[in-house]
Amino acid sequence: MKIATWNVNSIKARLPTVLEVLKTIDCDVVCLQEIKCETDAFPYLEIEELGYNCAVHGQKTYNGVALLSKHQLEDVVKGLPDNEGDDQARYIEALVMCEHPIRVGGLYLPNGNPAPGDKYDYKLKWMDCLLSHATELLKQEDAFVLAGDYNVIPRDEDCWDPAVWRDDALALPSTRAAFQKLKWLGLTEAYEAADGRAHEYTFWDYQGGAWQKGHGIRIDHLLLSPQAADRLEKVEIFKKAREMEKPSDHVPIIAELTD
DNA sequence: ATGGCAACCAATGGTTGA
Repeated sequence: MKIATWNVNSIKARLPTVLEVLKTIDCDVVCLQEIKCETDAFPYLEIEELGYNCAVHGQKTYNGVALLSKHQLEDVVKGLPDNEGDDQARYIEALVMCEHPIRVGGLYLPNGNPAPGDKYDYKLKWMDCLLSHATELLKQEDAFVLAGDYNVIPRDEDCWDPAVWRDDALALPSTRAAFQKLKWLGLTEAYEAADGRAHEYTFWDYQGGAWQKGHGIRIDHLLLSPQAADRLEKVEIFKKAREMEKPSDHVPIIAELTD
């Protein structure tokens, strides 16, 4: 089965592009971030036509996440548990009822710039909350995937120029340390495990011809529980999405697991 | 010295993102 994550940067502004990409990558499960619409405004009909069930945690103007699945979705959770006071729609989770059911959490981790500051504090608090939730999920000893826009550049070789990103909230040592903590819990970063090549990216800024110059960063990730990691076959970054009409600044990253 | 690009809401400019 194939699980994808993709920050679409507004689903209303580029619905034809989104539908085209979804048809092409043909995944079982897709986690979408930055849908930038309220739950009721989600284009359910168009996406259901592609064979997907939709669970949506929307928000006006900013953020907003959705889970699309060709299998039944059960036990939908909106918002990161025990993150009281967080009014931003950044997390959605459900149990995907395929042959071997798998729990999937879709997340849009805060950017955190400028750092230091309130926004960076919010990012680190959010990461700590995600760590707690992952700890709880691991106790169940079942297959699960936490996929999304982590806004984390894990290694220097995951960006085109480390000097440019050194003091950025996406690459600061505290950010990388918080991401590393998730891995130390026992989660496997799918790209690193299945491929791991340097200078492969999932985001290119719209500005300054970043795509044409190859000035990207790898910030969209899938973290797998041990039971899911055992099933990992390959990972693909769907770069073609960045060449389409009205592209998102992110492209999908897809993990393929055995059924 | 600063914008660059894109989307949003609101309104012909300000905010946010990464």
